[in-house]
Amino acid sequence: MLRVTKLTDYAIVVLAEMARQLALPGEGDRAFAARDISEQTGVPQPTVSKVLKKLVRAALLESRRGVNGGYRLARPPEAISVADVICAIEGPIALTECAFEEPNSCEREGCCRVAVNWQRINDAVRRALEEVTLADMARSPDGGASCLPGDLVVIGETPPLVS
Amino acid sequence: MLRVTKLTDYAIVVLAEMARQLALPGEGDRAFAARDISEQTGVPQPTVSKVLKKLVRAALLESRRGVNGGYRLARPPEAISVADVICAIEGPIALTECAFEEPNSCEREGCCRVAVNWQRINDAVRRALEEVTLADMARSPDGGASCLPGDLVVIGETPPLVS
DNA sequence: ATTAAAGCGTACCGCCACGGTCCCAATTGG
DNA sequence: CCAATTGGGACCGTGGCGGTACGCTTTAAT
Repeated sequence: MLRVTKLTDYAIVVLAEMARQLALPGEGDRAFAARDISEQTGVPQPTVSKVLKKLVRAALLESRRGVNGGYRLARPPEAISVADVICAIEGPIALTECAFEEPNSCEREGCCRVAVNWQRINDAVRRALEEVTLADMARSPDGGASCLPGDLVVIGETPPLVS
Repeated sequence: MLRVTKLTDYAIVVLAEMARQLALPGEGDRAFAARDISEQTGVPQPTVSKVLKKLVRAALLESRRGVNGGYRLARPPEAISVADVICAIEGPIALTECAFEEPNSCEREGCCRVAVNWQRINDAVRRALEEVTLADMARSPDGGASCLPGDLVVIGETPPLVS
């Protein structure tokens, strides 16, 4: 349910890696080359570039071309939230879109009324995503849990759904 | 960002309509025919059927065939949350999937550590979605706001993203 | 028994977004 | 001038979404 795209997932991984290295002693605010980040995260380099470019357009990163160029965080890691990253990659898309083609499809009731309630749900979800920053994602709480391939972060009890 | 599928949106609309009619005086626990719900919500009837069938499989609805058959809520509207509906339609998919093909892609750090943090985000989002019930979605807080076609429930400030 | 009203299952199909790759232009420093 | 970088597109395969259709089963009324 309610999954973010792979690109967004990559963006979090990439940014968390940058934040993690910045937290190391003596690393003031260095710039990161896309190639290096690719090697450090295992994400293929063209994909890393695509992600980073989107983050620049959303003003979460600053870039500099040429020799010794690279990407650097526009703000400190504590000031960049997961919600920021999701918005940067996936755009201002909402939980629901109430845009129907024919104006008569939304006839009397239903859609409009629930839309008002969706707004509150959106707010609650957004608040939850805004409270987690890159700094939080960078530190591993317990010191390195194993990452088995096929691991899933599952929401809710698994229903008996087969479809 | 973070949108639910149209089918899920339809499911909420359909269920909210059922809950709304059940709240009317004298409507104990009647059954609803897919055809009637389609007319009342404007959602095409085959789509309504598809949604209702999924809800039956998830045990949110009960169905009865034959003349005077139909669908009825398995639980009172206050006991069915938006999270239940999302899980019913979209299945137990998570915000992120940490399943990479090659086991060496998740080399040293990054993915695994952020996965632990994603778990907490998932919990927060799930809690927000569990707190809103069908009964909440059924009542319109202000008594019928207009539903302009093209209306969007937008999360966050719209970024300067064009892609 | 017949008939009509409903749901059930499943298969089909078009479309669009995801996501992965590549190419070349624009910068910048040595 | 050359090498190292990012920037901006274009391209394309795949898969899931979502919309439709067809036929079967169950139930109640006559």
